[in-house]
Amino acid sequence: MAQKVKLSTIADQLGVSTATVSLALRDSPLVAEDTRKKIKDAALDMGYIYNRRAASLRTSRSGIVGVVVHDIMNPFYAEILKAIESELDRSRQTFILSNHYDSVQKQRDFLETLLQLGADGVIMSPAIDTPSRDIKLAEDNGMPAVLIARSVPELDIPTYRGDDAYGIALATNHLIGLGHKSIAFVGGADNTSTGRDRYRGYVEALKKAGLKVDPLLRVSGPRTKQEGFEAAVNFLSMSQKPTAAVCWNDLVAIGLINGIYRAGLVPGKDISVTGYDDLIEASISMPALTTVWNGQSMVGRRAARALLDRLSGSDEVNGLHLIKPEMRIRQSTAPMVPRT
Amino acid sequence: MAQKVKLSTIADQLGVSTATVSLALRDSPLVAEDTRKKIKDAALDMGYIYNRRAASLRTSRSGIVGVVVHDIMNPFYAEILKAIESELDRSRQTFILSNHYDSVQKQRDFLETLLQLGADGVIMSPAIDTPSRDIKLAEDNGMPAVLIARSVPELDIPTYRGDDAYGIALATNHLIGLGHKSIAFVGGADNTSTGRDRYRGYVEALKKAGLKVDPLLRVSGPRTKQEGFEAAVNFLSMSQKPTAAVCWNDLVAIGLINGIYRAGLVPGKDISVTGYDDLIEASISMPALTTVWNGQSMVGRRAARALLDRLSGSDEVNGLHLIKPEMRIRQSTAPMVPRT
DNA sequence: AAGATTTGCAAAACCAATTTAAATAATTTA
DNA sequence: TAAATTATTTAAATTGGTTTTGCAAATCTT
Repeated sequence: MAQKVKLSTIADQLGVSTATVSLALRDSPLVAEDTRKKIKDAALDMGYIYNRRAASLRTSRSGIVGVVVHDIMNPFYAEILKAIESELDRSRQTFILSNHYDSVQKQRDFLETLLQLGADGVIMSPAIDTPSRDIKLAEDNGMPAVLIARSVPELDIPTYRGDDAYGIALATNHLIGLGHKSIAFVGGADNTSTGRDRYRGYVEALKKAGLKVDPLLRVSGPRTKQEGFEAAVNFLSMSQKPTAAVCWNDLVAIGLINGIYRAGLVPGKDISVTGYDDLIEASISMPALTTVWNGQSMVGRRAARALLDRLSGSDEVNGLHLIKPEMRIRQSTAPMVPRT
Repeated sequence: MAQKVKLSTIADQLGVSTATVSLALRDSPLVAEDTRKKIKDAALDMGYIYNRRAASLRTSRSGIVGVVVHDIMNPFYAEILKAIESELDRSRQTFILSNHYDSVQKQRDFLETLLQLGADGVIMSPAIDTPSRDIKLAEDNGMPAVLIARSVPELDIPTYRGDDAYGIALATNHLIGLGHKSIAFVGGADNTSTGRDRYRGYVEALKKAGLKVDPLLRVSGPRTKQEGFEAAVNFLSMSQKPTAAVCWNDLVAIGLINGIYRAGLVPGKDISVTGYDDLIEASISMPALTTVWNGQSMVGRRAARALLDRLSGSDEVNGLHLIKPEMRIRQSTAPMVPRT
């Protein structure tokens, strides 16, 4: 490995000071035009590599943004991440990613790492039961946070997510409109804001339509395609014989649909299923999934912008920002046919 | 924000030197047992946060590892990443992730960023047409690299990937064994090592079985579920009427299967389809996908270990390491039935 | 008890940049 | 031409740790 080239290497080579080199490389008006040019040329052909940690030690700006979500393998988060990435890219911030798999401890470790690295800020979808003090600790140490997808109770920091209760009501009303009376709710649980809000939205929609709410029609728990697939057995053996299912998200819906197929029934005909999120996958799954767009790309983009705003000193983005979901009607829902 | 607590804050508080504090916090035997305890207690309740950039400036070890892949939204890479993550986790390295979307420029920018941050090493699935000098530049600047999933010609650094030609031959032979004679190859292209190797494996298997190879049976290009879905039209309108398709990967296969459904045919009965990779999804898709396990988790784990070995000075992991793929027979393939 | 060892801590150099105040050089003004 | 102003450059302090060397005190030998 060649000897490391640093500011002083260039300075010595050209017979100027490191101060001048530093200033020149960052286009300071303090240095003369032709000096700047000479320095930049030298830096280039000596293979100079800017040392960010040295710089950030002095400036206390690292150019690093942390992002923590439940699981990047989950396409819902992956879609949000993509939007965050493209937004951060253009402001030349590097981002460090981590999954917390809903472990508060893992999330805490990661926040600690970010603090150690001097990250400028963090965008996070908080783990279940995240204590607000974990986030306050970050903020108190100069690392502003922005939340996505989930809220933390009693914490007034910028939060971007879909309006769950409203969105799930769209799906529920769609099924009610198709004549379904026995509608199950599959997936999610009460330990996240999304789980609570979506179930609440479903319950309220049923009530408003004058249908009775049967807690036995809730299959609590499933969050993934795999779990949705396995939930089909439960769902199909319900004594209430539901003719439709509102799923907590697209993954559960797609899994459930595959499970229904396996059982010899035809989703979108014998049984109607709605998803939630409108993942890219939803439109090409079989049958194409009726679902609710949850604004992943918008959540990601706006959260990233909000963080960048906070980094540049703005203080007016606090509070909860709800994205309005939209209905996407496709082939997985159909008018009710009574089950035998 | 409270005043920042640093080594000297603790040192002043206890009336010792920063040297002692530094040593104590890192459990050096040079400091007395009860001094160490006093210091650690103080650090804890003063809310001390270790400043890694300051430390790494001196030690030139940052604890950061870079990971670049084509696209983390692709479950194939996501599965590899998960394995890398768990391996790096236990050695307390933080990793920074980036997609290159097969842009050599984006990849180059990321490598530059890693160098600036003083990353200890990088694990990468190189972008198409990556010049070997891009990777050499990293290595020359003290940042060792390990490749995954794809090779770069004429570059002798550790590389971990599946044995593509062998694996695709497994799939092809499986279909041949079921009586298929007109077998299409769908997806991938010649600009990656995987694209070339898998097509070659398919061609060789056909030849070995005495079947003729028809270049018109190749649908070059598709890599994603979406593109596989769209390729169904091409595939079904081929004049040679193939009865089976070997797909470049699972995503293309699943997309193709959905496209075939849309056209009113039944995959796994009218037409046989094989995937490649054995994503988690493959086993729960509809019909369950016959595919070839490509060792994602093993690739990730071994690549991470190899990098960690290189970081600790070992020099004996160079060269290409091929993981042996395995056949997974499920419901998307069946004995040949002639198409009309 | 004198000399030799060991133990525990601190002083100071070092890592690679940024930044400010001061010095010097160049140009303008009177 | 001297003084004032402006344009460039630089010395030196700063960021927060790590690490080597040296010194003093404590402990061990004989």
